[in-house]
Amino acid sequence: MKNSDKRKEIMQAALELIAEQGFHGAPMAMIAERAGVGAGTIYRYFESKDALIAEIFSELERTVVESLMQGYSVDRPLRDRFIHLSTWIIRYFVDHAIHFRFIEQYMNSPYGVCLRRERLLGEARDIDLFRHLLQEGIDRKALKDLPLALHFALAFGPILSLLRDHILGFLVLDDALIRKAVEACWDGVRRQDGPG
Amino acid sequence: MKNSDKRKEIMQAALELIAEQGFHGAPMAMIAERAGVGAGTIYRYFESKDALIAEIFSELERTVVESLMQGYSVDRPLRDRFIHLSTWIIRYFVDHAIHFRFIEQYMNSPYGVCLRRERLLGEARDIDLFRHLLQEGIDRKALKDLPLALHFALAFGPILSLLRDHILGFLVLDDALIRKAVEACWDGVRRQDGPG
DNA sequence: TAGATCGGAATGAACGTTCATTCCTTTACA
DNA sequence: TGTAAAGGAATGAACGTTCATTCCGATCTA
Repeated sequence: MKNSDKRKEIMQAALELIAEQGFHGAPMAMIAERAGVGAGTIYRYFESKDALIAEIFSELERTVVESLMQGYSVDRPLRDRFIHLSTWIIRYFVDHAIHFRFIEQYMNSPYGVCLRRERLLGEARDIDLFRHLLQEGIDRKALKDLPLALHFALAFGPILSLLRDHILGFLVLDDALIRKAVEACWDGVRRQDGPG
Repeated sequence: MKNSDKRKEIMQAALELIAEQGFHGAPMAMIAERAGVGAGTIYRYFESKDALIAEIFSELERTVVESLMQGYSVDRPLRDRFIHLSTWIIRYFVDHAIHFRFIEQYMNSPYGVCLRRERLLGEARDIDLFRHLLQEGIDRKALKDLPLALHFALAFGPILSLLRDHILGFLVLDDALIRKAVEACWDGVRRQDGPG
């Protein structure tokens, strides 16, 4: 096994275990076993468990954003972009449930809270497609006159809840349902004076 | 100190510590210290840490539902009831941030997942005000023709996101903002063919 | 080429720490 | 004085991390 393979094996094993069982259910010894390496070996590649987890998260974030960027066009009307982006976020996590579960675990841990604070209060970065989209909608008065954070909650809140429900098996998110859900989210954020 | 006082002290201490620090940051010794009792004493009142936590949750649930029941009238129009209930849920947790944080911790732990499964898939109970409300709206075609679970996500998802943001200090949920938020949620679930 | 030598990667038993829980002594009260 | 409550040190299990040792492929030497 090559070095980089071993590194990836460790990250994959940790990702799966943490997603399935939470941070508690993923001791280093178990991660090592699933990765097919010795417990000590992990420390040749990662300084600590925290560092391992942080690295998994950061790689995950890169992967997700990359995937969402594909097929996203700034030229389409605002509504189309909103529908498209929301749809693809849901589709991505339906197809990669493990990623969603890991990110949720991470975000509900002490690491994640600091991160969220930085993200929402800090400057917008190129990656924040959704944030730019909502801000543009507010500026152009296509969306309701509400603070950005509230629009985030209105658009993202239902998506998170839905994905949770889907992954726990409470409902099945097929394409038809995703479409209806995303359009309902749009109804939540858009101005109601005209139709659509 | 009376027996029942000691019991309450222990529950209150555990509630606060878990809400503030998560389950990790609340070892039994620390709970005991904050409650002003010995570590062993806790076990005179609760079989185990799990039992203590479960009991806190269950009492919390009772308290919250009781508070929400007040002033809820089945006679008002559907929209009014939706607005009223959502508003009070938000107000309650803005005023009792500790309760919200504890419930979030609990729901994101192994305990909580099983619970959610039972709740959403099981029979509706009297307590599930929101669930009855949404179901009635679906039946009477005031709400969009969507599965109950989706309506839940549309109505509850933003509320959860908002409360999280508020408690972390990302925004301030005053009455004006709560009103706008709740009305936007209504736009998400209601049928769009007529106004309001 | 065969064998010796080397160096870094890999290992997993051992360590120290943390924690829930137990146990035994002390205290309070009737 | 006898019984129940309270206390907190003791216990043992689980965990992250370390480190002395092993392993293995590359390199050197005769």
